[in-house]
Amino acid sequence: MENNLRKFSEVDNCPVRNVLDRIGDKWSMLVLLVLGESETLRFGELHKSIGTISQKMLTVTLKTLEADGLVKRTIYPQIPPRVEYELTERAESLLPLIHNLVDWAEKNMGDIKQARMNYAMG
Amino acid sequence: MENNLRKFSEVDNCPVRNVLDRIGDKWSMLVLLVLGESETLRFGELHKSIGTISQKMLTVTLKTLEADGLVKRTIYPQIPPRVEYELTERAESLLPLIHNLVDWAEKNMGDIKQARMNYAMG
DNA sequence: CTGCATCCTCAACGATACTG
DNA sequence: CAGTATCGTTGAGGATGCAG
Repeated sequence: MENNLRKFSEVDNCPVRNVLDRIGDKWSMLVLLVLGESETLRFGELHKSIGTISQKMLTVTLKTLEADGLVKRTIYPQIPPRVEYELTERAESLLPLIHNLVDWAEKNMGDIKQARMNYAMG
Repeated sequence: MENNLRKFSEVDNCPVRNVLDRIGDKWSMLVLLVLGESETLRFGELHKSIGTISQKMLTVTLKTLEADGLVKRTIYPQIPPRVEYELTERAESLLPLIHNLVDWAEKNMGDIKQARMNYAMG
């Protein structure tokens, strides 16, 4: 067998890196899912809803998602300030795929945990 | 608004952590995709096909996938040794979802790169 | 050929304090 | 309320060498 193996992972031509570099971090998928459950959410509401995320990481994650055109940010010039976040159409098209992954995880989590225990036992 | 916000991310009850902890690392999705294109592959073939992965990370990734019951490992007691890897049924059920993500990435990558450039200028 | 052991680096992440 | 700035930690991942 010579070279019928398709080459993956070359940086500029890797669809997997493309996807994982954006939603494969610790919080992006979570933020997208939470935003997908409401029309709009304020920063503080997102923070409360996700719970364990730090303020810094929520800011960073939202900025990245905004830069990618997955989240729309609206500032209301009030005192105190009011900032609302919502998904863009691009994110709406991604959301079902994420939900599919979550559903798969929920269905298979029990078996996987069991498999891992058995594996640990050797 | 009080508490109609669904709480995510509590460690033991978080479908997103469940999924990301397994395929959200740097190489798992890639390995699953490559294995999905062949019946079985030897360690060296996987290594060549993925290209940029280090030997260590390929070993670690394969062990994790095996522990989760996503990859089946078969040793042929020869000298030199021959080890073959293939997807399990559980992994086959996950693979289409990953392909959907990759397709989405390929379709949207151009727009996202453009959005990010505009954002950087902004 | 297929690994395991070791060391090291770097970036993601968290904690804390401060600001308009 | 919604951030920014700074610092310290941690662990994923790479490089290298050795082994069955």
